[in-house]
Amino acid sequence: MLEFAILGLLHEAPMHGYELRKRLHELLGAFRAFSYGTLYPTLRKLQRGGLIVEEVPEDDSARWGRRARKVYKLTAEGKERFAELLVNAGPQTWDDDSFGVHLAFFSRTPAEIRMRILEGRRRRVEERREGLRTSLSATSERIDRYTRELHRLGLESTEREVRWLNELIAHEQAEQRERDQ
Amino acid sequence: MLEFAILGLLHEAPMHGYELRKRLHELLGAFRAFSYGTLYPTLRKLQRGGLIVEEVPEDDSARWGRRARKVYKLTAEGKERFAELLVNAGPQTWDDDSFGVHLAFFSRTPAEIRMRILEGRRRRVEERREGLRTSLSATSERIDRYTRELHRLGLESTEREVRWLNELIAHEQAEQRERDQ
DNA sequence: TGTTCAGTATATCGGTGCGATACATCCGCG
DNA sequence: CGCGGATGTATCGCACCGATATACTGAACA
Repeated sequence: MLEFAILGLLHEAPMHGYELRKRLHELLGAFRAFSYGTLYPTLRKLQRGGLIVEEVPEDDSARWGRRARKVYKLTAEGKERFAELLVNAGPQTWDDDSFGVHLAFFSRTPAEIRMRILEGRRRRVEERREGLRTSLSATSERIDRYTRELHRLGLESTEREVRWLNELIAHEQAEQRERDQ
Repeated sequence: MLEFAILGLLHEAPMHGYELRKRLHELLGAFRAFSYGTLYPTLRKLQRGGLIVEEVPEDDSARWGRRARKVYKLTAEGKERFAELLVNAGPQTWDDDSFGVHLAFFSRTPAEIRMRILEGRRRRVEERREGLRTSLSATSERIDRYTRELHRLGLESTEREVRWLNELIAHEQAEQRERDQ
């Protein structure tokens, strides 16, 4: 997931770790965080795989004190890999974690794939909603007031997300019609 | 987190792994899942720590074919440990993951601690809300339509959660007043 | 001038939890 | 009789988090 996000962000411009993390936060706003404890090892892994290259700027202007400031740049293989991941819409794509990240790169995702992701996500959220509806209607004695409140909040939020997804899907369809006519 | 949940559930009755997982799902309804890949190793760990004991029933009625069906039971140390965890309301308690689990055991949590958790969670969600408000009002060109939609959904859901928390807090205060008078 | 503090920056480590997979049994339905 | 779906235990590799350590910069303030 983080691998995908890094590759996507480096399309904008070469960046160093700290910058990458800030952009990640901006982009995902509260949906996903990614700590340095994940970021730096992933950068290392990407580097080993030849998907990015590290450049320590030699000129003083780009340097920052005596401390090295490693700038990462996409390679051709990295761009290729990102393009693959972009159109790869499977069941894990509908997960809470992945969905937000994929959405953040939607403007670079083909319309057809966007639709698949949106509809898959909707199916997923609807399943969760039905589970919560069932648990709330079954007036079991095993479930106390607080748990019921928790489920109520969950139900509301899944309902809201389904509505939100419907709007996005409708918008996609309208755009599709425009392109067709 | 899972350790806390297992200890809490075993207060209801001794259970085996599969049962534990089902109850966990019922209780947390979509907020947290816990796979077997976590459950069984945690059970093992709890056992090593002397917080639970394993009992393989000898009589045929409780057996299940020739296959062992291990039933886990709380020890005195386990009960003690749960009581400690119950009143332990720190910053990690306000996290998405922990909050749901703590709420599920709220009826066994002292009123004072319930209040601390609810208020801490509210602070946490309000911070997130402010971050999203800022990002949405800053009409940056770096943020595309889809990302903005993602933030809009996030803002709506944090706003909703704050209202929900306010209701719970008001209810707690009303109960407190009743107890006092 | 000195100091202090928030922000910028890289890095590691232990621990939690997930997803896939394997394996075995039980029971109801056709 | 067989077969699928629920019940049940278990492991392995992987992703990620939170705490922590280290170090430099620039602006505020005394």
